Amino acid sequence: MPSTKIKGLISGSVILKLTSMFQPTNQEIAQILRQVAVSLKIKNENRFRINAFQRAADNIEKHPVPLVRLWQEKKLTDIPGIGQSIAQNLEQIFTTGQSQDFKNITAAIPKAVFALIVVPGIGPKTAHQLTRALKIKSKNNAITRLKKAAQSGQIKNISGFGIQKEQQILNNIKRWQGRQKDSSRILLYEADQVAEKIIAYLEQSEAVLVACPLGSLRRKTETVGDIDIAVASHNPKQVINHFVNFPDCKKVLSRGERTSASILLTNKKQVDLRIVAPKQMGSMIQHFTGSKDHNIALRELALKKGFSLSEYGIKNLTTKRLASFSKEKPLYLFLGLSWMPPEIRENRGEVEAAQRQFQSKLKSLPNLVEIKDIKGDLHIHSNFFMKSSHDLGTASAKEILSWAQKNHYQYLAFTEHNPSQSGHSKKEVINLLKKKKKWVEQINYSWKKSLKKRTNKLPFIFNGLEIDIRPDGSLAVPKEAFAFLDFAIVGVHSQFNLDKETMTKRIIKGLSHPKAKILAHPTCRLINKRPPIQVDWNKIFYFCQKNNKLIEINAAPRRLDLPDFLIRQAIKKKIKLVINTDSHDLDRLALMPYGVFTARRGWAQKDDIANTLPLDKIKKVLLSSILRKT
DNA sequence: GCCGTTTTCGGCCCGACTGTTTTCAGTCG
Repeated sequence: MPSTKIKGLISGSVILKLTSMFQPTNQEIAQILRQVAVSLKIKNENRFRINAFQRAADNIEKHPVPLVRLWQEKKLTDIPGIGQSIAQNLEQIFTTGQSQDFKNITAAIPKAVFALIVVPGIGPKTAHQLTRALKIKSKNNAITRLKKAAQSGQIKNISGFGIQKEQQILNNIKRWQGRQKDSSRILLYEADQVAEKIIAYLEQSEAVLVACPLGSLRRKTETVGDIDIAVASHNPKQVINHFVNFPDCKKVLSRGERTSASILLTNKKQVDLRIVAPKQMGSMIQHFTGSKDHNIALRELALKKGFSLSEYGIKNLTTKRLASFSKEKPLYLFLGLSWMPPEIRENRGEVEAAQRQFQSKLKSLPNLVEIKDIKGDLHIHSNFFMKSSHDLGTASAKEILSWAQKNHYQYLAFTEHNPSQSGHSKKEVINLLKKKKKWVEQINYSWKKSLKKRTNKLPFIFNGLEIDIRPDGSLAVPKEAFAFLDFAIVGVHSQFNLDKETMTKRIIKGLSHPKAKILAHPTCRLINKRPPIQVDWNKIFYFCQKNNKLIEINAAPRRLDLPDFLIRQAIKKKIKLVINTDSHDLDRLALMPYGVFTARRGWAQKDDIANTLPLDKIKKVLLSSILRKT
């Protein structure tokens, strides 16, 4: 469950006055609001007022649309937690670069406070006391100075501090500095790999009855902070002993007797273990799965019904009796809610939908798409030899077919990158694609034979191509070459920084070719590496809906593109999506579930995803331009 | 400061751990 701590992601780098042309990012605005919250906390202000700033900061930070745009559209107060007052101050920031109210609130607080607060265990009051006692004013060297003060024994003599606190501060600074060297959040896929290994290890212990992931790992968010694991057991001590002996454990960070332990792995990732009696497992995994906002919504609902919800169960506020839940579903039912999958627990309407469904028995929650619904993969790079514009695949057609057959796919598309422009003449490109067409036809001939035999049915192969959309919107193959393709999957592969209008026109023009059926990795983002391109999604969605174009959910762990929030918007506009792996080798074919997780987080149902269709129907979708001609 | 199926006032999510001020504030998830 994400932290509710007041400091959030304050880095100290944004101190009220913004330099970026009054167009601060959502994260920068969130930092300003957190600095306001920290200042109010130090001044012992009303805690609900402090929470209000904190909540606004959290919601702003995770809001997918830049706040500047919402301000221009006069929709700032659409964000939960932004009321008239905060909206007015934000308006001042957008127009003049700073807010007078916020400046007044933070004026008396040394800037060093905002720098120190990033260290675990140092909150607003501790930071304020330290900066005053040690006379640390500047934010630039605040942590270095604090570290030196701790090392030289100056902290233990400050009133309210002691030798243990001094040691704790020193340890936490060192740990924080260590973590800064790595990216703090890892890709979901990487976290899954670690979690699977640990769960398999935990299950070797007879004391472990059930082990499962928690938090963002269970909700399948695109990146994961710490890895949280839940265990049901009658013998927590034995479980903890087993856990801290995990072979990849570098250091035991903490170990309790009954409920929890934390370890640091050799790869510097932290794993937190929580243990509970089987009869309370349902409450515990519900609580620690989160999200924080989902849980708050649930607790508020519980309060209205006269109950108090916690990780231990649901307490009747009149009788004080605690009801325990070994499973999640009865817990939700107790609150008058239908159970919902973890992927949608973000307080984005799922609680209300679950309530409606429970009360009316009518379907309000989505029937999320599942991996078993997927009938094929329409974006695969084989090792068919072409000097292509980007990476070639490494797996042979035979290897890919064999994998797909084992996994009960009905169809595949080989979509190598288009032949490079510089490396070939127009005629050579056409000849290459002719050759590829023949190659695919030969494979499909054996598919037909296998149909006749009705044994070990092979998947049908579509002859596709992944084609660059050039900056001017043209497609990077000669127009005569399209005759040798079943369909094209088109995408941006260069010049990612065009302005929004140009980029939108570029993509729509690229998609306009009758054989361009799928928009590949639409935002072009690489998680933690490359930001998304600027596009007017409303226009793209409108175009795709009118012209029956499919939008890809690319399952590559660093892409997960379309992202979940855009999937939700696309579905509302009746866009059909397609989940592909974009595999360049055999192993990556197995990453389809990550596309499915992302689709589920965007509330996608089976009908929203084109590659849940059986072969005869997907043929109609992909080959429609051919069918129309014949 | 925000918010409303108790709507313009009066509420606002829950519990554990830590260390020191030894009864509870501060911090965290």
